[in-house]
Amino acid sequence: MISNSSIKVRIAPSPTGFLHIGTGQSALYNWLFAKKMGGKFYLRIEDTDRERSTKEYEESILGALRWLGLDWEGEVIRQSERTQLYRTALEKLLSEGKAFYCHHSQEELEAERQRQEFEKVPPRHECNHKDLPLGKEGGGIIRLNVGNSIQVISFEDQIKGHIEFKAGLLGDFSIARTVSDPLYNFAAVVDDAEMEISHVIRGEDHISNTPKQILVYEALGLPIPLFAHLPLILAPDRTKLSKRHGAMAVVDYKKDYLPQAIVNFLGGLGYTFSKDLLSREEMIAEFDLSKVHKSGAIFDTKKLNWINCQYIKRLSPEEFRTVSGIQEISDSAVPLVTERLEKLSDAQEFAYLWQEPVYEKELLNWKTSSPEEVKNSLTQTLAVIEELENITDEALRSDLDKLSTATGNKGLVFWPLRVALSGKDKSPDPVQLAVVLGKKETLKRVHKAIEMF
RNA sequence: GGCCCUAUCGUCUAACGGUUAGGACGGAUCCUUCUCAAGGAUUAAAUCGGGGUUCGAUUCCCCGUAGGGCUACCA
Repeated sequence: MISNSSIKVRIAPSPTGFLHIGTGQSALYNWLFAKKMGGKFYLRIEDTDRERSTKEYEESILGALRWLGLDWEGEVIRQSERTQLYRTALEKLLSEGKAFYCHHSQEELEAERQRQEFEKVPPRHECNHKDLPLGKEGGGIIRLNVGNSIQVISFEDQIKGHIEFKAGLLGDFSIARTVSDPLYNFAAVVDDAEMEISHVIRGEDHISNTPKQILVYEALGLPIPLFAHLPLILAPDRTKLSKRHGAMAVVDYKKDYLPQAIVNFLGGLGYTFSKDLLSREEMIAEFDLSKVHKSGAIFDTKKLNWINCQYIKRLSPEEFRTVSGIQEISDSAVPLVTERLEKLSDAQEFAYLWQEPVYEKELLNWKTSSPEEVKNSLTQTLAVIEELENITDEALRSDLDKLSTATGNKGLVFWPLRVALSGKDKSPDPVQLAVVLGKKETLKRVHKAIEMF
């Protein structure tokens, strides 16, 4: 891979909640792009909102990113630790008259907004007292001096193509509460510039923030990065994925899904790879930012489950024990479980593989066969197993088939045995169960079943 | 309301301006079968509408329509 030090991207989550699945996808694409281009991928925590940001959420976000296998470059960058940077930039704009203190009250602003909506004109705030000397006590927030500009702001989105906005529609938008308390659109620009971010790859809900940020870059005299806006992941009702749609945090998926499944699913939701299942390396090799889709995709749990199934099936016994936390399961029992598992936590349904099952006697009955016939069948099966030196699939199967042929009722032989071994009406083939359980345990369970009559 | 983005099977999508519009997930049917799962075979299912441009439009342009996003002293 060619190293390209000029390519720098970042993911900038705000620690006001767990890592959202959409942010996870955004992180993935940034990461893929950086790896593909030989660039660098950074993590910046946007914690300028002191009220809502917490250390716990930050920890959780870092953990989720690590779980997904999206490693970042160097130290985590926190906006709360870079106040001086913003202050310097803010004071510069203020002294140059490019920014000013707004003295309107929140009530006035609210009334203005409502009036504009009523008059069907663009909602914007243009101040009429920009020359007022600040007054740190009397002054309100700091706004960028945009005014009634006729400038057209345009940029070539790396995914969506040409996009343009009229600057005048933006108004004098807010950039900071105070010189040491910047707002998102300002802090993000200062940081991206300072970090020399070359490509800002983020969700398309940020498209409308882009013209504001471009104006800030221009006011500061800073080079403007390239932008790429990712389509949003949608809920089944085609609206933005949110809390009411259930699980939306990456950590919510940890107990049931393999990270590789999540990565493949998220990747495939906005990009067409050559196949459904591929390693991170293969994804990197195929990735091309300009080929990311333009329209949003619905989060389809069915597809995710299928991908998860495929990866679970490929798990080695050791890996399975690690991800499921089930240490008691034997090597030979693992394939029996992994072949029919959709979600990791469902593995508990196969607990009979490592502990004696508890079940109702009625479950042993096979269709119309009488209890006597069932008991008799189990007794014969018991005899067959006792004859075997140790249980092998081939030997036991052949013996049980003979038994079935004799009675002319295969179900009468296999069904009660399955229930005796698993305690369930659904399970892997009883012969396979017996092999996995071993002669001693199998005999014990069949005995127990017979004693129930 | 304003600004912006988007539009192919139910879902995710493929298709140098020329294809019987392809694949995957999901569904259905069948095979296998003691149950479940897996597997195999078969199958239904789509170009939002209207205008252009063109010999020819899913593809390019315009207008509608629909959906989505943003519209904070959140990010």
